[in-house]
Amino acid sequence: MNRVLIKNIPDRECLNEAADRYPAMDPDITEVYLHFLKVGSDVLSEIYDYLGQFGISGGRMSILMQLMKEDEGAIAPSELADRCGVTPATISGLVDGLIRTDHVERIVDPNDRRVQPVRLTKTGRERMEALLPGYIDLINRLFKVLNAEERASLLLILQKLQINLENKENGNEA
Amino acid sequence: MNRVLIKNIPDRECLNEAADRYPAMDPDITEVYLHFLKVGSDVLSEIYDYLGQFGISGGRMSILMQLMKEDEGAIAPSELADRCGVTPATISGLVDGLIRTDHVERIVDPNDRRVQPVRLTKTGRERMEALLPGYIDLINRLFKVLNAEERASLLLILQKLQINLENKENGNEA
DNA sequence: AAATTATATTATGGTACCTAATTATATGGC
DNA sequence: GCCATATAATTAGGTACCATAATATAATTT
Repeated sequence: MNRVLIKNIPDRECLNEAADRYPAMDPDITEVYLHFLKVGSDVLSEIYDYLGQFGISGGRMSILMQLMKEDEGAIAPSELADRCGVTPATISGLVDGLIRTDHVERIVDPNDRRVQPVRLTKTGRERMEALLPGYIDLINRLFKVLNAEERASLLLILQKLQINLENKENGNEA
Repeated sequence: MNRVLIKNIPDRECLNEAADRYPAMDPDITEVYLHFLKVGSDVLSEIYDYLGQFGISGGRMSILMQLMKEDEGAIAPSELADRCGVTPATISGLVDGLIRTDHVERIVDPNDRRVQPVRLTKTGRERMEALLPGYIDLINRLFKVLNAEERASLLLILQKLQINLENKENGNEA
């Protein structure tokens, strides 16, 4: 599941010591960074634990969520790869798994026979409908500890971080 | 690397539609949740990209960081497993990899010959010293986009989330 | 000394990714 | 219509992370 592999974040004293050894290190920033990774990792663990009870892994869930959104019914593997941010080869493997468990099926695209769009089976849709309420409840339990103001504040901060990340990707100027 | 596999977070309209179908779903909470996972995933990607340039994976970095902290020098595998929150078997594999690349070595524990404490080699320590300044710079670049107030606010929010997560783990009352 | 407990490793297996090679199909000159 | 090229998807092969179960070894308890 690739967790962060740090169960206990170093205390302030330890961070301050490290900052003494590495002048560029800011203990405040490092502390936020470590907590951020840890909480993210723990939230993911909760999510994966829940989904695991239904035999659904993270990667498979991503595909199933995309397919649930679609009223059209089917999505091409390349489109799934694009939306999920992975290679088509990865989608192939995930879809194979979902076919083995009868969640999805490959159909024929009459317009382009290279494409084998993927869609939910009846069983797959039923299982998703069974799984989603608990999924929603879990997310609520995890985040309802924050009040509306805190959630708004967090969202703003996340958006700032996101924009910064995107600039790094594209710009890449020194 | 186990990313979140959602490149584009659904817009508000899409979230509102979903909330219509699933009464328990709160679009605000869901939006924060999705952004949180996405930013966490992207931050991790940046980190792993950087470490990858040095041939260091996430799991290996966790062990190396623990060993860097230790002035004593060596840590037992069981202790590493405990600190990292994984099984001893996982540590065995990671340590094997680090030994192959001459980052760490297993030594003899005179007090308990079952234990084979792990410590940095000279080479391993040198490589870590070479890698850390860039690692610190990267973290700074990612988080310096937040001012001190925002960082403090984020830290507080993360701590709230963390406490909530820990209660779920232990308590587990309905 | 024998039984139990503790430590670590190995064996085995699943999931999530990737790149490169391959196969099948479309398409755009010519 | 035909060939070169481009595109879609899969397969092959590889790395990493992580778990459980079985095993070997050493320590401890009785």
